[in-house]
Amino acid sequence: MLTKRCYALQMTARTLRARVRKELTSEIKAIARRQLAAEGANLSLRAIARELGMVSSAVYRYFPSRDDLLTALIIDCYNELGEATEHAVGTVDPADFLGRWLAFGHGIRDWALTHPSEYALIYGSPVPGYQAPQDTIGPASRTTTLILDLLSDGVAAGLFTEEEQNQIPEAVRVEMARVTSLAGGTIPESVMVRGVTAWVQVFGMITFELFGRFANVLDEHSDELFDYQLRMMAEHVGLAR
Amino acid sequence: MLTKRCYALQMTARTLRARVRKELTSEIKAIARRQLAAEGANLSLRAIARELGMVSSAVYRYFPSRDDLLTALIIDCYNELGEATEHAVGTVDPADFLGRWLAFGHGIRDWALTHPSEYALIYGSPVPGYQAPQDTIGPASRTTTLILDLLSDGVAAGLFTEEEQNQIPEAVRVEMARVTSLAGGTIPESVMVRGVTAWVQVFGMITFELFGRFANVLDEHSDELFDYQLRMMAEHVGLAR
DNA sequence: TGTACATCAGTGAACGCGCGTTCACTGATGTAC
DNA sequence: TGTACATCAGTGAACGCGCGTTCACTGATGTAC
Repeated sequence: MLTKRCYALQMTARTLRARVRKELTSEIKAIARRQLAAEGANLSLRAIARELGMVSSAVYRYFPSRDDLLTALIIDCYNELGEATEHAVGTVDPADFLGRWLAFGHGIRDWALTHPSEYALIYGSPVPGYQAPQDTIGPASRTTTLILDLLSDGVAAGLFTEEEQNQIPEAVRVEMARVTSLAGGTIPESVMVRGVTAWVQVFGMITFELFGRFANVLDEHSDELFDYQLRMMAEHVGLAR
Repeated sequence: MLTKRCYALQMTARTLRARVRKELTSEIKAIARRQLAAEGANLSLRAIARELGMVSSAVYRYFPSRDDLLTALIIDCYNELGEATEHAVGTVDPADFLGRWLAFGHGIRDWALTHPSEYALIYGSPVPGYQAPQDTIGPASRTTTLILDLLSDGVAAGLFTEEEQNQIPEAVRVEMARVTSLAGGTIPESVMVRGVTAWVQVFGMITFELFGRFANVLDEHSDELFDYQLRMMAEHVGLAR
């Protein structure tokens, strides 16, 4: 029976070993993510091994250290959030800028609400003693890319009304120019700075909601509140029209 | 000599014991806060005792458990942040609404920048397995009280222009009414909802700055960026004029 | 002012756990001829 | 297709640590008379 399965598996992974390795790697990560919910970012390799029915040292065949496992989780989370949000935005007519913005905001929030501990991992307090390696940067910027694209496209479509740039302090203009340059350099500083506001606002709302800052006061109609805040921000940026 | 000191101390604390107890309690908390920076919210009573040159069980004379110590820290932090911000706002002419708002925002950020791990404790990811008791609510609401007062006073001064309330969805209005009722009930929902935006924005900016979300992109002129965002929010709420 | 008793801070040992990581090893799987 | 050798997943023991909390105790400080 194992041999039969082996042949079947060879279609997807070169060898049985490679396939099993892939599966176990995922299972370790899945268990680790369940641990996140209960214990936060203080993963216990021994507890994971126990749950797998393995000896603790066996986990080292899959991840060279606890921090590497943590990095893998972080990258997965960024990618899942990125993918979910890209998909949400992707279903909207590209010319519908307000729709894209709403899809962006709700996409992020929906993922966060269904994966609260994962959201906390990537957007909560930094893990003490952990230094995120370069590999996390790409996945982490998938969501910001979406918003930059939205603004670029808006500019291309002539969406934003002209504004006097020199109202903005020089130092802020410099920062905005740096961000803008990441997205082709077409976004005016005055638009960018409001985009930053909106971007921060979205994550601020989600963080406050998930971390309990709205508890007992603002937590009864959070969907509607979030949606309305999104719409106000769209107006503020100039995406509503 | 000890006896002499004892008499002197009796002026502030009834007995030597009471005085020493007070001092040691503070010292334990001080050491715990230093631990926060290095290890996050996973306090180690044994490490604290070690640093005090005491046996680990001695700490239990001061705090009945680790969670109680954590609660004490959280309350202290809320109070310090509250006091610092109240003081910052208090130095401004009460009729200068923009000034009060700027003092509020910068007050919070200044404290956060000088106490990053303490800020993470109270505004970062919830500590797994820890349930904040009722005693934290009062201290925690000191900052929000400031902003509610600011809005109330603004209303009393006729600062805000009339706006159609019925643009706001019913569900959001209900939430806003609940918040408003905490502050005497004079703040219109349309003002309140923008106040929430601004409030979330302030903490969102600080959280992103401290937790490294601006790293390598927006971190060179953060003072100016924050200040400008504050001013935009003031305008958005209607405090700027 | 002096003595008797009560309070309570700090000790030291113990309970019953936990952890990450290394290393020599067995035995199954995979590869090359 | 069959055999020889290489790879590598998982074992089990060990190293050297860590932790919160309880409890009976000593001895100093505080209180009441």
